[in-house]
Amino acid sequence: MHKGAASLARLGQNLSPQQLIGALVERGELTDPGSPRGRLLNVAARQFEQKGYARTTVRDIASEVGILSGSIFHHFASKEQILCAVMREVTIFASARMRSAMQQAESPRDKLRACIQSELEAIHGQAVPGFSILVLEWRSLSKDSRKEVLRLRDEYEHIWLIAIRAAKCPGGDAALVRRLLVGALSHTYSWFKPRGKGLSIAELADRILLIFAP
Amino acid sequence: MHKGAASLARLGQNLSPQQLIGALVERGELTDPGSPRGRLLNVAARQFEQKGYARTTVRDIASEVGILSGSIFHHFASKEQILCAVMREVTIFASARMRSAMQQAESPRDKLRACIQSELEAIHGQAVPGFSILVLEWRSLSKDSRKEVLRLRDEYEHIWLIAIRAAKCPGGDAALVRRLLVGALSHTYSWFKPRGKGLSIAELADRILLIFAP
Amino acid sequence: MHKGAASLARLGQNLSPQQLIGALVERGELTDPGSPRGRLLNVAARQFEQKGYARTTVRDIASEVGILSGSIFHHFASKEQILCAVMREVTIFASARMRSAMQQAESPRDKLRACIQSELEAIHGQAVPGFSILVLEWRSLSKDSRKEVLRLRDEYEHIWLIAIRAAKCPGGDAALVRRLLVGALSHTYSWFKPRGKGLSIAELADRILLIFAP
Amino acid sequence: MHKGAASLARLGQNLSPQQLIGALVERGELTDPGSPRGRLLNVAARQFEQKGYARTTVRDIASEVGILSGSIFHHFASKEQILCAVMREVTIFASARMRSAMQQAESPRDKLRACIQSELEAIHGQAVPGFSILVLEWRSLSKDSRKEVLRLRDEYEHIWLIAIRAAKCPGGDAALVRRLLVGALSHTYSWFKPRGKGLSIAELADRILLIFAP
DNA sequence: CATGAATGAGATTTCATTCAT
DNA sequence: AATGAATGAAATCTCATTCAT
Repeated sequence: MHKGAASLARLGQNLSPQQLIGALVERGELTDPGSPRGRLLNVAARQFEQKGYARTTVRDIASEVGILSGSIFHHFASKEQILCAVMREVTIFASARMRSAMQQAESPRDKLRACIQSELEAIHGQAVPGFSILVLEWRSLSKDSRKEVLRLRDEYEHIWLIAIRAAKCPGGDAALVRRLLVGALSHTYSWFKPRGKGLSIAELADRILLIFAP
Repeated sequence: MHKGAASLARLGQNLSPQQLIGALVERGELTDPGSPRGRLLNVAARQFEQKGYARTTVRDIASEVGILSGSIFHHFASKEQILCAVMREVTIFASARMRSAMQQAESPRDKLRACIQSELEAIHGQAVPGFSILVLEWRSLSKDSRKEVLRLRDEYEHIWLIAIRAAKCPGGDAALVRRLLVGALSHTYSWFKPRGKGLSIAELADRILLIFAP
Repeated sequence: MHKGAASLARLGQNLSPQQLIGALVERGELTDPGSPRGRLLNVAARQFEQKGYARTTVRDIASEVGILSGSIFHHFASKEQILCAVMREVTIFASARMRSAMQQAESPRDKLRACIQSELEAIHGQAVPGFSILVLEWRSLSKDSRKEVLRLRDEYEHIWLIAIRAAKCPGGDAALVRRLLVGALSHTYSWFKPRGKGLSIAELADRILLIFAP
Repeated sequence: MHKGAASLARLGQNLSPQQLIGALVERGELTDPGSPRGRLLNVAARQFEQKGYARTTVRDIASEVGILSGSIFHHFASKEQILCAVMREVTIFASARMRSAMQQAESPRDKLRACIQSELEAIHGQAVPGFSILVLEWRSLSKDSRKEVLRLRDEYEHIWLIAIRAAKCPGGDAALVRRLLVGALSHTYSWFKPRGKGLSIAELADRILLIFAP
């Protein structure tokens, strides 16, 4: 996995989000968004993010995908497995994206900016929505599933900690800074709309960087 | 209401949380925590915070209060109305608490620290539990209820914006700073435990202040 | 009871609806509409007629009367007893009214007209609403209550049959004619509004007479 | 729809009730009584008629159909939707039946007799039970559902008005005559039993015709 | 794989009724 | 007589999940 990650990093260096997803699909780490399972995951992710896991019924998901609710269980053993799969894929995608983005950045400060922007893109992106599920719906996950996702997540958080330390953020404690950032960034889902006359994601990332690493 | 708020502020300057609640109850702004309705709201708030609104059943609440589930509907027309009432009361209490805390602080920086600490105390405190619900369960609220709570919330957010502007945080945009703080602070609910060998709430507030207003 | 009925007939000959009610109250046959119990019955009757017995809650009734639902049970042992009482009083009032009206009429035809008009007034009147409950909510009554109301009703129906026979309605069978009239008249509740530019109750009675006794 | 109605009339001229239902099912206007949904509607109609809508529970219906109560909501969103569907189907069937009956009659008087008999058969018949529900349970329907059923009912009432006018009933006003007939006929449900030594439906229709069109 | 029907456990809600004060 | 709180049985409804076709 480490080896895989490294080679992907090289691979991902100049890829668009779509191309990155393509590469990850090829490696069997992400589900093809064009496949029935992939469409299902995308629809589920969007609805979980919009309405929350508990308020989303498998019928809702099925009907948007264009199948009947019973058919979902040919793809997933349970509703919770859908949530778990969404979280896994979101984590994998966000990890790959962030690693690639960071490698293209040079200064420590730019690397941190890249992290922030990368996470914002995961939250607000269309490709594999949505990072905020990882925070908002964490309690909806069973213990076993949490462990599984946490294992994937560790690597991701590790990159962040390195970036924060390198950028010498005030406040000293990198773990604290990261925790504040997790909350702050995931909450952007409920007020920031990238499409519009307001800030772009890149601009928002800049502003946030200015605060956390002045 | 403005006049009322002002006089309460004077009144609240030296009050303990319990006394503050007492004063608000007297004014008819909060439900008496000793009344059946008040006990119900407190229990509901705690459970909504712990398990989430959807995973809390009215039976759970009723059984902790010591009544049968049907009896709840003597006090509230629906489960959602309980959530709405919880949010209303939490907002009112948090507003009063923060206003009082801010008035006791002197410098702009101390005022912002007071805001941060006050919100952290609301999130992690025991007096009127349920502050994090405002963020975590916002999507569980119907549109009409949201409007109602938002009206109360405006006043609370207004205090924040004034404090942020006065403290001259970098990043310039007070609204943006507040939004990041909302996410960052509410997320502390899931990782920060005030009882323990780690940071105290006051220390955490200091650290956060250091980041947002270095 | 026969003797009582006869003396009331004499008494009632020139009474307005209000006066008739007054006389019946005096004799202990009707509840005083000004008394708590009487107000309760009036409110219940109106609501049963408008929404139906099953869709009317004791809370609805209590709240219109201005008391709490529990207090209703100081006056009536059960909701069904309210319905039963309403039906009893409606029957008694309608009987007295019709007897009085018939005595003032002279020709058999006029007597039948008086019956029709009298029943229409019972259905649409404000004094003791509403006769249509007797038809529409018959199935909501327990067997015992039915017997009780039927006993009162017998006398009423007896007057009708005599009037129909005397008027020599075509169709021959007086019982059949009466049954058709029961349905036709009680159904007027759902389409006929006496207040308005349309027909008056007297005019409607005339039209109906024209059909059933041309 | 007008064209469709006309061709069905031709089609229906010699059909038995069962065949008429078959034809309507084919056209998608009625639910197949053999389908789960159709069985459900028939059971519901019978129970609503016998016990009234409010006193019929979805459990009652489900248990007679042979499924669990929860399964009902696979077919209908709410209990009220069942009532609405019953009323829709009853209206459609009764319309088709009456149109067909009227076309087989020749004189205006016979056509009116056919209408009366047809409605009596609908009320007392077994084919698609539930006609009396249209009157008895009208108040159990929500406003929106009422509108929907009223639209279908218009056509049915239109046929009646034409038949009444052509038969030159005394009383002049065809709408009034129809309204009296609605009440009179639907009320037969509670006293007329076609199976017995008494009148047959056809004889009852004759007697009623004699009264309304002497 | 998808469908359509059903399951079944459990959720919220309703509401007549009771009762201590 | 009224209040306010609670009861408790039963109702409607929800929804993830199963399964024969």
